[in-house]
Amino acid sequence: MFEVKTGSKVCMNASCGSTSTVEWKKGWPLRSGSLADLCFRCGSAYETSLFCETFHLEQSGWRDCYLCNKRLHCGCIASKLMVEFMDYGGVGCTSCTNCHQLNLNKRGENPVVFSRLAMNSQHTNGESGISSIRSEADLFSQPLVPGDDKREEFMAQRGFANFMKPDNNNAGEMHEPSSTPSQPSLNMALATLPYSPSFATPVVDGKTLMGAASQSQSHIGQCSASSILQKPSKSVPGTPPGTSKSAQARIGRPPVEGRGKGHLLPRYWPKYTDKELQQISGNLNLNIVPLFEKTLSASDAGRIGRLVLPKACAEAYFPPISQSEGIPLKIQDVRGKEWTFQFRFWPNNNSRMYVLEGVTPCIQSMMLQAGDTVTFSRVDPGGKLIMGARKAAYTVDMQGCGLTNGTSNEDTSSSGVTENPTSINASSCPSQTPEELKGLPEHLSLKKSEMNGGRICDDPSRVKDKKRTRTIGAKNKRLLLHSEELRVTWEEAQELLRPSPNAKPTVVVVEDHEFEEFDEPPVFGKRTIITSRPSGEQERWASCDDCTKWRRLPVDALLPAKWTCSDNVWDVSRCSCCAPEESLKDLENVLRAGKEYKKRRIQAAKTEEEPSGLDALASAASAAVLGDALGGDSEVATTTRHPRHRVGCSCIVCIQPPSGKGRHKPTCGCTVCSTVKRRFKTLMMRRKKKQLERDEIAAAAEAYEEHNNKEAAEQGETDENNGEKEGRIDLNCDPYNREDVEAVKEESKRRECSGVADDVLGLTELGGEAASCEELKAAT
DNA sequence: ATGGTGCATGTTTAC
DNA sequence: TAAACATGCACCATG
Repeated sequence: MFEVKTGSKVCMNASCGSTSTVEWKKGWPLRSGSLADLCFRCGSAYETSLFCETFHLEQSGWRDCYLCNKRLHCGCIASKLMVEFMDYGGVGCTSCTNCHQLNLNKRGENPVVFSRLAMNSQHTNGESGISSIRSEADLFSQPLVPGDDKREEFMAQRGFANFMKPDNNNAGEMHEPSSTPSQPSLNMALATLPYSPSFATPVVDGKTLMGAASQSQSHIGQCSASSILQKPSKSVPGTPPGTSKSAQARIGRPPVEGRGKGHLLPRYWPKYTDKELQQISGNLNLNIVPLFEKTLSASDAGRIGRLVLPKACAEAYFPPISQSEGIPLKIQDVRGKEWTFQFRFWPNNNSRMYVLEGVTPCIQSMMLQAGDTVTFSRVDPGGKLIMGARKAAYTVDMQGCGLTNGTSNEDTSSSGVTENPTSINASSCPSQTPEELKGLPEHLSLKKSEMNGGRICDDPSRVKDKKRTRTIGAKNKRLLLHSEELRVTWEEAQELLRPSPNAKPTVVVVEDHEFEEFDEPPVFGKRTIITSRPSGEQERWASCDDCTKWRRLPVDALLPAKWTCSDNVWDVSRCSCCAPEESLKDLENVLRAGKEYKKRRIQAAKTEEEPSGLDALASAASAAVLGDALGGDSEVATTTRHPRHRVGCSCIVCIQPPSGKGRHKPTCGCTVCSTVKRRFKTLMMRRKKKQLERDEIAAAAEAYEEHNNKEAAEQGETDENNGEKEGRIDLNCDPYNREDVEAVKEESKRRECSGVADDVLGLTELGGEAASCEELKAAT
């Protein structure tokens, strides 16, 4: 198959036929790829790692020998057989995509794992696959070079004696680590090459490797194919000792060799699952080499926009920078969007602190928060940096009981990738029912964690992880506030705010628009649900605090915090708890509406892009001035205006002085009033413009539709009035709008649009812009 | 007043 | 114990 000694050989995959140079050194089944693969000084082969891909050659083409620190030049320039040495020695041929990955300690102190996965489907069956395995078996079964006792000893110790023999019938056992406790870390698993375009089932002599492995170690079949060797003596996040027999969906793998001589801490090891890699590589149609990852701190995820990079990672994988100002660094996210960050450093205690600046938009677009993880990968060849993300599973325990931390590595979702919840949870908490977790949407990750019941998996790594990241859960209040559940609760709380029962609003007029101010702070009201009838009519539902029966209420009803049937002044037939409930069908609608409402709220909170300042202002101001329903949420529509704005809201209502103090006259020219006027003017202009655009589109579509309808229904009939209705002016407003606009006219541009159905936003916007409605009509 | 920038400092972690 | 890292904070620019 190939030469045992140093020299040219064929690729591991015989069907590939590519040739490369192989150097067997000190008994390690390693070395190939380049002529300059040996250290000039110490002759160490396995202690050096060379990157033969274009990226590194373009970057520097130099690597350091771990032993003597002498720099080596990679002499392999984009050869047909492009070989990459992963950290600790992963080898793969990108020509045939046959992957051989082995992991070994640089000093030869740790066990070697040699695993492989035929990456390409062509290797998964048929002769090519067999030949591939034969080649690898041959690798193990090569005669030892004289003086290769280290390798022999090691192989024997690790139970690879079978591989030292030509007979490789027990190839599957290579995935069977020693079961003795003394060797808990010998995790034999399938390895995937990061740049693999596909993840096919490996074949061992015609049998799938998974199948073979499953005979002796069933979890392998379920396990991530990316499982690789973990350090034996230390707890590695995501790869706890003693879990070698449990499925590991997300296991940190040592990243590819970087520029620096130092090694990344395991916490920064990229912990991609196969699916993540597959999806990323699939999305981008590229070969992905995971580099490192980092759990976002509060500072990283905060508005400051600075992501602190692990020093070793920055120096290993990012371009070298000598100036503190750094350089712009383009990083592509998994969706293909390219971001430009400033990669720089600060002097820090005679060292450096590396940061990526300007990450806020990216972080926000990925909807990341403290505790989530960002991952950095590299595209090979080419070297483009890829930034991915993985959402953390925030557990309910994080807020107090301390059983788990908020940054568990039991992540549940990834940006651009889809986690397999079954494998994840099965790996850490076998007691968990996988079915329970299937199909749960990402935003319900909290629930997934809850389904753990707050149990602690007796997992040393978790304890370690907890210790490592406890600062996030314990110290970071922002993280707590960003907890999904808290956020929803916060929003719900906003919607429950009511004016104080005794509060009498005072009215402030700014540019003919009236604002209500309350002397009393808002109070909490009772939560209700709004539903729509088929006719479009809306109604409000509330549950009695005594009998829990649902009562139908007017849509504009505002309920106090405690409300019972006896308070039902709108329906005398159901003003007592003895009165029967509404029909079952109606109640189902209510409950469904309630669920959908909450679901919609959660979804909106997750997907909502941070609005621009003006947009926020427009929305808030629109709501404030017009009393409309933000986002068409009818629940909001019935709350009073000012109290529902959030803390920090900069809308024209919220920047008003405290109620009852300093009422401003319409002619007031103070800072607040001038700001209010200016903002409102800008708002109106923007609104006009937007509305104009919308109306043009709507008018065209509606005109077309009505034209068709008219032709069909009223063929041959001439009607001047209808002709008027078909005019462009009328088409600018839908029937609801027409009514509202008229109402607005009559009531001097006062708000009249609250409590309308889903289109309420558009209605109220138009209604609130009654001043501009005429202009719109004229314009259209 | 607010937000950005650069650095300092306290805390955590690896050795 | 030193390095790494998270974050606080002073200073400055800008609106």
